[in-house]
Amino acid sequence: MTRWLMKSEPDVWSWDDQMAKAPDSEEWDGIRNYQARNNMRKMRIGDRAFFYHSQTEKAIVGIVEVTAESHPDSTTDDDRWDCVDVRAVKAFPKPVTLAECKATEQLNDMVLVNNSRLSVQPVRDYEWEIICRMGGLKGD
DNA sequence: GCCAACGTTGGC
DNA sequence: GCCAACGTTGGC
Repeated sequence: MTRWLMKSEPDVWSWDDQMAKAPDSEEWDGIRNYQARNNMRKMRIGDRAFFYHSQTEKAIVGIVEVTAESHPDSTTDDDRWDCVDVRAVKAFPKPVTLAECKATEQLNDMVLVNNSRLSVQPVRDYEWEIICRMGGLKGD
């Protein structure tokens, strides 16, 4: 299973919105970037991803699970753009902020830290576990 | 609100 | 296929 991180602007689609939907899924639509799309195409059912709030909060706030693999994005007619479906799994007892990630030496290679503009990105297993622990979850 | 970093577009 | 111009994202 591969681990991921997906960014959302809370004004557009927030963790609360995602939780309110659970246990149902929602399309992760609106991605208009090839690298991000290519990462979504690699996602498989059951893969898990951190849900990150960009801009205002800049913190990892929850975990979602992929429930449908890459399919056409229903918000556009442009057939270049795909999306996956995700459902909320659990919230972090304590959100892990970008500042904390930057301050943690073992996370210096995270894509989140080094490429602030990529909105769908892979997370290494050890990074996943460190962040789960920082946020009060036991690597799940 | 500014700006750096990055992606995309289009002229040549 | 290069590169300048432009647009967007997201941290600060």
